[in-house]
Amino acid sequence: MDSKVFNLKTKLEVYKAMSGGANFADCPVRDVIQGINGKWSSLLVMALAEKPYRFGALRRLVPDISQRMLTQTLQELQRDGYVHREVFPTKPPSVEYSLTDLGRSMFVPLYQLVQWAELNHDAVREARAAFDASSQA
Amino acid sequence: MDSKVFNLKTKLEVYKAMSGGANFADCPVRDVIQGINGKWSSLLVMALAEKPYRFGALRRLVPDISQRMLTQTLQELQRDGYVHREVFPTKPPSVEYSLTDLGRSMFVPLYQLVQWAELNHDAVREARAAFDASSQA
DNA sequence: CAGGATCCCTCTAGATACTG
DNA sequence: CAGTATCTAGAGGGATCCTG
Repeated sequence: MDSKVFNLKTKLEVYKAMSGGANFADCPVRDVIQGINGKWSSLLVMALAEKPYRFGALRRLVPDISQRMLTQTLQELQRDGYVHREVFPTKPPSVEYSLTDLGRSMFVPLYQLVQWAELNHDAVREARAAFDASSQA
Repeated sequence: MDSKVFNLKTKLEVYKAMSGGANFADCPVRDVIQGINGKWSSLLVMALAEKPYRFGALRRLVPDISQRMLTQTLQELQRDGYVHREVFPTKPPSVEYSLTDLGRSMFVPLYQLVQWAELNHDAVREARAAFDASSQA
């Protein structure tokens, strides 16, 4: 491993940025991370990074999300400014979701993480298997 | 926003990588992401990226985590191969937690995301305020 | 010191049914 | 079509007590 990456900042500063220094629970960084941390949030952002989707299309794209969670997660993403919601006055009405500039900006580091996961999921699976094997002994 | 970043791959491929194609729920990428997704996981990885810590030191570093959640999250991180747990046979025993190579590797993209959050939390806060203001009208 | 075990509660998330 | 409303199971998470 290259260790230069850890010197981008003093490492304690890195942690303090995330812990919020004095007021931990109110740390803005943790606050923002939490918004992306949901079970479906990052998945929907990845989907919308491709192109705008309508509600029903998103449902079909993510078959194992419940309609409730889809609505809720999209609202949270919209509230945090990642997703734009546009209603078209058709009959019956159609609603299109798309990433905002902020959402596209957030997608960049998120995509890095997903790429990492794609490259390293074998290592993680092996680690789990090894851990489970040795812990039952 | 620079849109070149979205052409690293076909964007549908990006989503498919995360959705797992046919078998969505078993997608390895989603599986790995879930492991980092916990409320405390990323925070502890950030802390351990600075230097190894002992159990009690981590508790003091993250005052608002319960001892139960600290134990549990560290175990998960150890199981996934991000964290190494070393017991020193002192009296009373001391246990040191440190990042593995895999953990340090994962820290790289994670840190990118934290940096993004640090730079953009104002925009997120403003988006929330605007959303809340217009939704109560 | 570093946890394991237990109890309890909240809040999430899923299923189902209904509406503009 | 795109949601809201309601109910409920289960995970997340806190407090307390106990142990090697």
